[in-house]
Amino acid sequence: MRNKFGAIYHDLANKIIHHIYPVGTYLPSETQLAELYGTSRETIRKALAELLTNGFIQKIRGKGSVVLNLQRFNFPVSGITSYKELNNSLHMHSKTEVLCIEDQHVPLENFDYQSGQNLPATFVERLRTIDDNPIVLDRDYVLKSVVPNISHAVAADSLYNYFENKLGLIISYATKTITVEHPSKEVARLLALGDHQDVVVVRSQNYLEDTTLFEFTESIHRPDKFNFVDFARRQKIN
Amino acid sequence: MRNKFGAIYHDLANKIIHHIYPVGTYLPSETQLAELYGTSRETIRKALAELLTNGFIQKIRGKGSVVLNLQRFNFPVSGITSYKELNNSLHMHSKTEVLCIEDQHVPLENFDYQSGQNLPATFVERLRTIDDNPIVLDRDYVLKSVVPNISHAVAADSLYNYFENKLGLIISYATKTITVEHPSKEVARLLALGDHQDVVVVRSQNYLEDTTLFEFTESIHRPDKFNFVDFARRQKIN
DNA sequence: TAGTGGTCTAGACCACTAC
DNA sequence: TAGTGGTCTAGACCACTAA
Repeated sequence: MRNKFGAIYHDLANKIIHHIYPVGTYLPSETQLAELYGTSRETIRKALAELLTNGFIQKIRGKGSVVLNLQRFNFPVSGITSYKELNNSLHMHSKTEVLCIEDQHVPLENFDYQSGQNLPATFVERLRTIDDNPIVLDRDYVLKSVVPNISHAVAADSLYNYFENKLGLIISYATKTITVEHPSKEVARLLALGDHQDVVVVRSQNYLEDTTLFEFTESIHRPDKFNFVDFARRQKIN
Repeated sequence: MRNKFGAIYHDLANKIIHHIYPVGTYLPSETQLAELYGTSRETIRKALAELLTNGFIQKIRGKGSVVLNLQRFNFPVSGITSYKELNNSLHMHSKTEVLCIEDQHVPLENFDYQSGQNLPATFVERLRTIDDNPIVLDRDYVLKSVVPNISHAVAADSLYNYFENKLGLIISYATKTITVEHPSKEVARLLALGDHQDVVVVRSQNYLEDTTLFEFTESIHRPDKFNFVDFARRQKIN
């Protein structure tokens, strides 16, 4: 982390994770932290704001910042996260099988997306298994206009790692929807589903920092293996 | 909104919603906005940060803040939102039937919650229908330690409205999980489900500003009526 | 080069909490 | 009353984008 408040955020987050600041206790006050880190109070406040939105702390006026009891070590619904990262952070050992890489147009009707023209893309279909049990079928449509080619090796490893660390793409935001649907026979077979079992489909449109749309994603989950966890702050609707 | 940046946020958000700042165009620069609103740049930046996290704009270094094309007018997954509010903001006309209000202990095993003791609560069970089609079965366990009593009238209207505007509770954050499960016969009957149909269960633990746990919630959705939409910003996992 | 957003500072005043 | 977080200011320097 180059910027100060990022460094302070990570330092505090680590200290919370390792119980140096135990759950239920107060962090030092903002003025104290400013002195501790040799910085101004506003900079401390930016770090604390980050801890707040990520569920590490709760700020209470006139009192201080309490460390929360976060059991956030599951699948986050919010945030754009790739399977490889999830896998690493969850310390699960799993396999990815690449079923298909080929040129296709994005099936826009699936994504409820209005476009005057066809969007050429690389279609990547991958089956994720844990202990040989199929868990998720991932279908990615990566726009040719942004990423012309994708190799089998990259698909077997991590698309996001390739996009960010090799191509230097800066992935910024996404819109996601979660629905429950009847699977096709093909999908039911791949996920080893019984008759009458539905699947959970998470579809997303992913954008770069400069607002370029670069990828459509369809994640098809076995219903019994689907578990999303979210930390949410109260928001008023206007 | 009392604070300046909140007022500026709402003003800009409204102007974006009403296309005074059209999708794809740039907002005035931060320095210009500071002059426009007669405030400092940091205050403008707080308002813009809010617009950013809510998906109204994307900031691009060296260029400016672009207005995004948000189709966010669906069910948000993130954020704690009550049914009444959703209902109003979606302009749907629906009915809520109160099936049950009684004293119960929270079924902690359902919520994966560790506690040494039983938690006395008011159990409220409500069925939400649209055009006489059942959509959601909501089960609330409101802790007696925070809210001693709940009337039938309040349950038929809105618990959150009651909590926030009558009792002055400040609801702050929640942890949520989404799973797919087999319904009990009773639930299947209430939601008019066929055989073999699963339900989507959204469970949450809701907290007040002072970190007091005050409510457990179980929302049981018809799978075909379940559609959650989320706007997510890219987050690195450490 | 001029304009943009990103970061940071050192102060100020306020409302709230606790004693 | 002293300490806390919430807000706001008026500056500063930087990295990036575009012409």
